[in-house]
Amino acid sequence: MELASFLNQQQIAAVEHREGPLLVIAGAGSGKTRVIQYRVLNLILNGVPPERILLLTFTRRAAKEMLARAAKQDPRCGLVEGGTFHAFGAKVMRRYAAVLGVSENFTVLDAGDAEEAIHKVASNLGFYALPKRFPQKASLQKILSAAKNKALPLARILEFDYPNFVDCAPELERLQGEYAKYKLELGYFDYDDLLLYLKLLLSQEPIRQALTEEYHFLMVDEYQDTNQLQGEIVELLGRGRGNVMVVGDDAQSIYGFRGAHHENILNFPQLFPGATCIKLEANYRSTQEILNLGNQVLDAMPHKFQKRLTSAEDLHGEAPSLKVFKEPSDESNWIADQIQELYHEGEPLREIAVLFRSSHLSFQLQTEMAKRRIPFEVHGGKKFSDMAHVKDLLSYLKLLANPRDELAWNRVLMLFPGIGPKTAGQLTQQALASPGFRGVHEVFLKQPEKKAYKSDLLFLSSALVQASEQAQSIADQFLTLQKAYTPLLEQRYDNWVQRAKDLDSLGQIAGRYQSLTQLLLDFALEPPERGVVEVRGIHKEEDGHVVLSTIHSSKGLEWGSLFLLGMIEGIFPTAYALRNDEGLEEEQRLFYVALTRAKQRLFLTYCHYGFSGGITQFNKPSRFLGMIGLHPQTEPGQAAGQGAMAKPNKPPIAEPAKALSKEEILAQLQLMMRR
DNA sequence: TTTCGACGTCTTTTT
DNA sequence: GACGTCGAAA
Repeated sequence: MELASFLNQQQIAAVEHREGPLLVIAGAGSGKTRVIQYRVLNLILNGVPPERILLLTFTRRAAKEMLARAAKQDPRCGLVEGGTFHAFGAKVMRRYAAVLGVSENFTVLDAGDAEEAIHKVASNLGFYALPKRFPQKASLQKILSAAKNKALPLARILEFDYPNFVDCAPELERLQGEYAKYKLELGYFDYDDLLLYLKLLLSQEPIRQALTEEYHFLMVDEYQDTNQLQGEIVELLGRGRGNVMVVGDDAQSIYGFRGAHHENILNFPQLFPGATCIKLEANYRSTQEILNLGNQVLDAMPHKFQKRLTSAEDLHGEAPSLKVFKEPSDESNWIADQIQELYHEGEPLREIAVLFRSSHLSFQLQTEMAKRRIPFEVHGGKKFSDMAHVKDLLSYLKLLANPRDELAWNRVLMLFPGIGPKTAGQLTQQALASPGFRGVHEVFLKQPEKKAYKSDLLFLSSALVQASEQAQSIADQFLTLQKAYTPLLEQRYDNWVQRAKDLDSLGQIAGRYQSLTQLLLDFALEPPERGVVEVRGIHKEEDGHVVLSTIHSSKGLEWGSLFLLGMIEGIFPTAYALRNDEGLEEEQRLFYVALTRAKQRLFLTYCHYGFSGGITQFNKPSRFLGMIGLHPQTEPGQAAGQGAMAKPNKPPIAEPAKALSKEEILAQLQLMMRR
């Protein structure tokens, strides 16, 4: 392999590093992904069996992409174990389930499930009947999770982030313990547990040794965004052999809210004495004009990072610009106009992205893009499985996988008219006490005849019996349950047609699985995103689609042309972050991440008027704009906003290939009306 | 015991 | 706009 033809000296040093700890500080756009990819390849070419390598990344997508690229040069790279800490935790827990005294088919709770579970425990403890105001279930989940991820006592979390609930500390302490007990009894594990129990297992010396014997080489990407617990896991896995490579950039730490501890990266040399440290500084991504903005943000960082971004190939291009609009609709229109213009100038759609601080900022733009038939995909924000009807059907599947899933029973039973929390709770207990779905069917048969929901219950139990007893593929089981759910769907939702389509997509995904447990695990650990929007009638498939993404979800990615919208004080930086210095510093790093995603063109926008709480407000420009010395361009007619119409002389990206049928029009309308 | 309507509150980022 | 709470009616 002739590395020197496409890697620089520092990159080669990292790629060729074999034994011993290695810290790679990789600035934005410095090719760290390539380094990881080639190091995997290099190790394998030098005789390391792929199954001895463990690559831990932030998202499964990141791991898969890196390994897929490496596999192009040597298919063995595809055999490397790669994924998130959480997925790895689940895998190890499954292997050592007996040690923990739980079933191998334990259930992983996603954030929403965890909220329900916490809510249930808190209700059982009577905390909602208390005279004082008690946090809502979502806050409870966040508080308990923060305590675990930041490895801090509850009181600290409350004092710091939830001062209004400080007086609930005793109840929360109690809740924390009861919730842990509840989960263990029922075989539930939330996200935090996957890390916590992984560490717990690794603290057993025989297990730790078995795992270090299995994985001789550990690589961790985005190390600046690992939390304390993850840092300890890395230490345990690396102890002994010490073949640990971590890669990260302290200036890009943006997950502090989740407990990310960017000191991890600074402390690495102490944790692994004798660590080699390599800095990748040359930037291969962006023009110097864009990097200059990034440098100004770096300069303004309170914790000085010894960094300067320099374009390695002396790339130059357009100066980044700021556009100001009157209203959000003008902002969306202008961005859509620009995207069309860029496309006609030859920029492929896949090289265009729009970033924003929070996902709701993109709703208007989504509508505009759909209207103009510009294909796009949304990253970040709500997940497919956050939709109520998807959760409902997933609960049916959970029952099938585990008939003792209390939360799933409760959710499913509550769907029937006439069944509220009380009845659902009683029926759940009876169902849990019955052997198998046939037993449940017996129980339902014994319900008093006068109850209107009796026939519904029997319909449900019959479907479950049918799905569980006949040797069926997952696709068939899914269909059986979907058929059982559909009457409820039509009853509960006016827009059930659209929702039914979501369930069909769920069925498509489910059909690809051999194991129900694996399906549910994947949905919990890496839920599919909601916003894949298909727009038909596109001429060139290979142009791909525009990406609309939260800044967080844009981590590690790059685009030729980048828009950053909503540069408004209180939105970016978000008002929540302004309570303390740490929060503001993280917003600033987030801004740095956003700017450095751009390769050639960068446009920032905001608008004067916004609405929140039904009131139209006058927005202040983000303080970050001043930080990079970017001032609005006042092109006449451009900035004032020209109303909702696209310029007539500009052809749409794709004319419909043929006249649309009524059904297609309705489908399009529904797509646009969905928000 | 459930359901429905009225009203108040909070509204970020993700595994 | 989603979610929770409260009171009243079914």
